[in-house]
Amino acid sequence: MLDKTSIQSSHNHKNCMQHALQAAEKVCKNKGVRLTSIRKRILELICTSHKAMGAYGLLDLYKQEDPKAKPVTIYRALDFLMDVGLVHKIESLNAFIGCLQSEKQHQTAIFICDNCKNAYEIDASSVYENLFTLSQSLQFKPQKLTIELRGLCVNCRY
Amino acid sequence: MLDKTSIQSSHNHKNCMQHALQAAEKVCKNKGVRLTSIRKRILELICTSHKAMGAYGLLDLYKQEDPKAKPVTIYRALDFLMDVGLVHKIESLNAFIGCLQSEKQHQTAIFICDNCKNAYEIDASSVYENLFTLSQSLQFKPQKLTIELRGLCVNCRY
DNA sequence: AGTGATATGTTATATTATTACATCTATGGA
DNA sequence: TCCATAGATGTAATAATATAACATATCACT
Ligand SMILES: [Zn+2]
Ligand SMILES: [Zn+2]
Ligand SMILES: [Zn+2]
Ligand SMILES: [Zn+2]
Repeated sequence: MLDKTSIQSSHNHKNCMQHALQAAEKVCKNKGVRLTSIRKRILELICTSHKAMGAYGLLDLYKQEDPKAKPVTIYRALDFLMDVGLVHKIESLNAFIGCLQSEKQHQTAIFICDNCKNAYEIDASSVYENLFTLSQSLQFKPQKLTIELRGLCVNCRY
Repeated sequence: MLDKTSIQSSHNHKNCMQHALQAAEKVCKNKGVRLTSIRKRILELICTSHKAMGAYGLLDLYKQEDPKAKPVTIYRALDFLMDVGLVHKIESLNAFIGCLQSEKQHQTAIFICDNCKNAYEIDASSVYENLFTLSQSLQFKPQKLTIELRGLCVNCRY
């Protein structure tokens, strides 16, 4: 699980990455869906950092390995990865991050640093409770929540 | 202020609209900025319903009155209206709604019905409190929050 | 009226995302 | 093993959203 320390720029990112990729295999096996080589590679590219990546940025990277890749190649992989819950879209950036807690149910908010562009998914269950209660009072039936905070991370705020 | 009843499809929308436009005049006067005729008209178009409107949908409408209007015409008006706080962007839809509480400070979440496309801004201060507390514990300095709930409204859920 | 700041006009282009249809590949049953 | 078929990928085109750059017009103040 992502904890406070992983938001430090000093954290050992290899752990994040390895964890995400192992979890991906498990999740796909459990759900009976195929983590094909394209999909896996796109996930790897996303997970190389905590920076949110745009689809066309990913395309540029992926083209170094497969020069005839097209936008739709990336979008299809992203759609799959999002369906399975391995990747999340950051709506306010039109960009994507790898999920670091894909094995668990999770109710998270995304903290996005506008300086370093790192984006961290942090557990925010109580915020969800709060919003579910509010929904109930409005007789609104929520299906998908988007909670994003733009600002400055601890590494960039001073 | 938006209350529960304004989410009912039966509410009297003329009140919403009139209120929004009067508030717009006040807000602009207070801030010493100019609500020019283009800006005002775009705001009116947005406020004709609670449906989130895309920039190009607005352009189509506005073109009926000014056939040589261009995308940038709309985006400039929207940028102004957003800066002043008269319009909000719904990030998960790339669409815009008029603000119905522009005079007050407000901390709101947006409830979006995926059936009827109506979008309502509802006070959610306690959610903000919650997220601010979480931010503090991460030493994150939040500058802009995006809280959007997609689902089904009371008119569409059954 | 003259001046500077703000707003608008105009053209072009950048960025993000999807549609449509052809072809290939993995997989399970005959 | 071979076939049927569902799912995945290839390829081309285009749709949808948003911004850049620069010229001209208008407003607010002196
Ligand atoms: Zn990491
Ligand atoms: Zn940062
Ligand atoms: Zn109304
Ligand atoms: Zn509805």
